[in-house]
Amino acid sequence: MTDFDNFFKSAFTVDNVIFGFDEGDLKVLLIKRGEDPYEGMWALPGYFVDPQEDLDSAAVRVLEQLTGIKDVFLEQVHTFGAVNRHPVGRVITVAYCSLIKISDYTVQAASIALKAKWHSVAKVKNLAFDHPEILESCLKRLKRLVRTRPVGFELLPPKFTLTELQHLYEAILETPLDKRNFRKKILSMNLLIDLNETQEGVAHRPARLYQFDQSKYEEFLADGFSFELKEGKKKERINKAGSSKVKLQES
Amino acid sequence: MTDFDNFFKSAFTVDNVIFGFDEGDLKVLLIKRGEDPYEGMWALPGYFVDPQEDLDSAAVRVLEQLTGIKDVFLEQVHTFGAVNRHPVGRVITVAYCSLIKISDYTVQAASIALKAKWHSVAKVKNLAFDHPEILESCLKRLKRLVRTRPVGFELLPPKFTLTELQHLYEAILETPLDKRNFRKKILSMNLLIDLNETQEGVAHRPARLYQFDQSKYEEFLADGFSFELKEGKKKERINKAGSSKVKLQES
DNA sequence: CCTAGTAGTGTACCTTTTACACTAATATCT
DNA sequence: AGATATTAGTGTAAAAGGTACACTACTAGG
Repeated sequence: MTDFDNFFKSAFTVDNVIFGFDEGDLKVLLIKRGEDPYEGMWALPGYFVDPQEDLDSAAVRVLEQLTGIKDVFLEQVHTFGAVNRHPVGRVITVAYCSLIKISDYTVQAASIALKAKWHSVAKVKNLAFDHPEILESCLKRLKRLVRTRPVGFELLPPKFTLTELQHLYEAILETPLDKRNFRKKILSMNLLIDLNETQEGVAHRPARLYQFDQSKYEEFLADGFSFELKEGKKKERINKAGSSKVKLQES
Repeated sequence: MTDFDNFFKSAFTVDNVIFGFDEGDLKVLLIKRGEDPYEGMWALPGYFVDPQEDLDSAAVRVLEQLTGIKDVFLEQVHTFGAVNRHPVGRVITVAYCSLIKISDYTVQAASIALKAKWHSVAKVKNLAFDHPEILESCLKRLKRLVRTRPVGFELLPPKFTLTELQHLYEAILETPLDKRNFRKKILSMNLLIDLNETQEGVAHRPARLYQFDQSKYEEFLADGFSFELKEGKKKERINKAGSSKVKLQES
């Protein structure tokens, strides 16, 4: 048997791509680095995984220390381990994607949290390390997620209008959707509870408010259900200037 | 700045779930362990990642040492890092899924390769480590893959019949498919080249042979194409006895 | 009461999916 | 040579789902 000591010299981290939605825009929570390497640059929140800590727990911890939020959508996406991705040594990182309601977010006391700021995903650039690649992979995952599972609701406040929901989908998928078809499809899934309330304080016809029906969703899941949304064919896709900001990577 | 030495004491491995298809059955290549821990048990092929080696390279290396095959479908699936998953220390593993043509496989000289054997996926049980969970996650990925990308061809010999292709899909998806609808759908994708040849030496009407059209596929990809297959609704799903062999895990 | 601005709604057309059963071609056996 | 066994190969009608599209309804504010 060979000597394995050689192999026990690496470290691993979790990096968390925390998505939010605000002002019609998909956002990501970034940290301004206060130390080398990459001092002064924006980076994804992440930290070393403790020797006595599972990967998922570490991701939950990073999220909570930063936002005070637990129990939200959080999913492992991909692991990045290029030899020289970290200047300090061999560090591989497991990327997680989480979805939170920005309204639930409160700045935490932890020093790290003081340096956090929401950024429009479309405008992000020059992240530290290989974080552009990581962000891109999570964005790609998010696009798939919203088409196959009703996770969009995780990003909205508990009560929302159909137009808000549509804008969320349009922002994530970077494509316009037909209003009538979108509503027909969403409502036909029976995953929304009509609250019989309307918006207040808007200078136009107020929209009805809806709530996501978690229990209905769980019924569907048990049944082998697949949530799917297709975009319009006729209208052209939105192609934001900033969409080439990061390289594409493996699916 | 804290002292990070503490964190540089873990190791990581790649484990490779190598799928093949033979005799109408989905197979996976396993290694009989010749040493502790888990001596005598079957395990997924895998090894420590060298300090100077990228993750993907390590997966390619493991595959090649074992099968002599390079340049096949290989994709990272998920990373497993439970604290006590490995008795020797903190070892996290990155799981890869690869698809090969069993006909291309030749036993390699490497001592590890001599202990390798193909197993019917449906009958696998009692794998070492957390490999049951890893296998299950790759199987789940494979099911999604064959529905969204024409990767099924990776598992068949260069020339195949439509019936063979259908059986492959049925084995992976564990559902019967309608012959006429399957053919209609597959042929309408224009991804097959009709070789104008037929089977020989079969005691029944010989089937036409087809070949996968790689260049057509690349055209489609560039165009934002999505390959999709749906199962029949009426006929019941196949429910193999062994299908509960391993726990389900996160997508 | 007029204006501005978003909410909300129905229908016709087209495409895709589904269900379903018989004939065709070959090897083998007698 | 003919019968048998076995898999290959084929079309259609009905249903479901997706797509395109334009007007009225409601509210606040001037």
